[in-house]
Amino acid sequence: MFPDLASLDLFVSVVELGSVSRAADAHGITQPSASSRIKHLERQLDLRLLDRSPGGSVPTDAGVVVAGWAEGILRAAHQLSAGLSAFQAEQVGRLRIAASFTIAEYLLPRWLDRFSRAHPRDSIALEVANSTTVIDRLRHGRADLGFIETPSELSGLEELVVGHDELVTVVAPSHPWAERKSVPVEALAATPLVTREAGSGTREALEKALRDLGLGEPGAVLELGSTSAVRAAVVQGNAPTVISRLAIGAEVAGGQLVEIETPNLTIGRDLRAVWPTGTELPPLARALLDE
Amino acid sequence: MFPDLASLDLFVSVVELGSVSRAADAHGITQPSASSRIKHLERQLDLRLLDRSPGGSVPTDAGVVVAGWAEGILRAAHQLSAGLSAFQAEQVGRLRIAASFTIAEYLLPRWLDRFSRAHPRDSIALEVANSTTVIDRLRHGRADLGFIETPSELSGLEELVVGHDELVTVVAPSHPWAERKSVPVEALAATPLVTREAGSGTREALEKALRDLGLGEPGAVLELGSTSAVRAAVVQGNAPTVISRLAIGAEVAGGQLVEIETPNLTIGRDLRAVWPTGTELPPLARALLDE
DNA sequence: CGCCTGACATAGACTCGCCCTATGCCCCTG
DNA sequence: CAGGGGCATAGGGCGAGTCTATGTCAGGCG
Repeated sequence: MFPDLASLDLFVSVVELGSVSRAADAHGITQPSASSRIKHLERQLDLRLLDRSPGGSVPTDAGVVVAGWAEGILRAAHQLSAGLSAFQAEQVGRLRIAASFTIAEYLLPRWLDRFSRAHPRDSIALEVANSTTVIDRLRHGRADLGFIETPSELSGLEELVVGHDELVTVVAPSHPWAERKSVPVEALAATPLVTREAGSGTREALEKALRDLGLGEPGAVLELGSTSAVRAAVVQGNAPTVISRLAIGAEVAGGQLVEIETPNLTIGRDLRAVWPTGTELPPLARALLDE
Repeated sequence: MFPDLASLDLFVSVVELGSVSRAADAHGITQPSASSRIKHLERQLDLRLLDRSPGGSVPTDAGVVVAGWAEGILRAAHQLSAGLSAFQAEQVGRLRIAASFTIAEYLLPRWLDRFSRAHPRDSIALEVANSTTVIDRLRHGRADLGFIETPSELSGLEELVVGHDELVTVVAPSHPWAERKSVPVEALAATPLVTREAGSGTREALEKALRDLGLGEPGAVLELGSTSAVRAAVVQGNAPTVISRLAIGAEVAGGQLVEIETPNLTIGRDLRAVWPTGTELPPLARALLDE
């Protein structure tokens, strides 16, 4: 059903190195094994990927495109393994991080990946929680470094802005708005949306922003419990949503969702690193933030 | 080395359905097999993902985050299989598409996915080529529908703008520019960049835009032969590049790259569908574009 | 209060697939 | 014309995943 990631990785290497043998070498397997795996991949995709010759192998037109797609999958897989080390070090970590869900999912893997390359001997423990819990962990010395989205109660804590997120309006390409560059905020407020459940941070931020503009709450065609469910519903269905830009970058790039400007409506939030005042920021945390 | 996509898919199902048994059912395997695969996944990641109980299974904190990452991988994998059907239908396709590389890689899979869901009986043949070849195919009746980036010679062809791409400046988060929102175009022109090789479309577009502003060509710290090589070099290294926004959506969303505004420098290009004048646009092409 | 149901884990046998070694073919080069 | 690099094929061995069957645990219901 699904292609095998190791085979895709091997195939990408073949395209890069120009030969099945060299790719086999690079992956630490024998040439016949590599040859057979590529052949298996071709059978599975029902597609000829390589033009083989006694001088080496070059990808077919289809092969070039498939290699591009494969790189996308491998990047996503790498993101997963990059984030893992933080969980694995759970008990013995020398740097204990507490992070909100959004930051843990979309930003931390990259930072941790770079960090672990630079400091392979140092381990990190990661806890994922809401902002209140993150702050609580820091105040009680149960975490060395926190990442939060909201500018909550921060007395006794130092902070540093490390990024920015923004709620943006998106629709499926089939939606009438997709043709336009921009939609007035009044039209947005009057249109039923796909939303998160009442009480979620995303939804509250939107409702507050509309209230500040003197507008009422938008209706909901669908209320869903997770960001990914909302994203899927908007892609499939025909209603807009207002969602974190971090969560839909790939879909917008892929043309599966279209971002719509809404003048006068900007709902941004800084992403902050926070740590206890007084306690010196551990050198490892400093190293992580410096990168 | 790599996690198994089928296992990740199964795990995501467990999280969604709340039980290993139901997920096993949904995937057409037995409960013990599913149980063992999940356990194998946990061993491989060295991470407890589920809290099991006689009433069902709920993900641990780590499990929730891993499920989010897994969805990202599965989306990318789905994009690959979505694009595949177009190649597979090579000979028997009723709708023959010729598309430029960028569009084929980043946009077509989504469109084709939606199309094939809506028209499961209709097949598509896809050829990937440069703009000149695409136009040639249309003129000679060897393709029914083309997608190109540049507004080339279009006499005898109808066209429709179906999207927009833009060259943007990006740097790694460790780069000094990452702190700033914006960099003057003069500074960009004076800074050595990672670039594609001379003659590539991306590089020529940048050089022309700078010339139009009366600025010289930027130097190159590194010249590379493919978009993905450029992207990787910028992520790792310490020089900016100017690159298609479609190619770096995931990296910007993941915080691996930071987009920098350059006022007065906008290098945009419309993405167009083109087809022969006179010949009625085939109903299937109409259906594809309407979606 | 005991029985039944649903959910997960374990055990053992079987099958399938993958990897390796060995070998052959082909083309280019010196 | 010989050598080397590159790919394919054949065959054997081993490991991994799957299935059936069974055990354990908790909660609901008569």
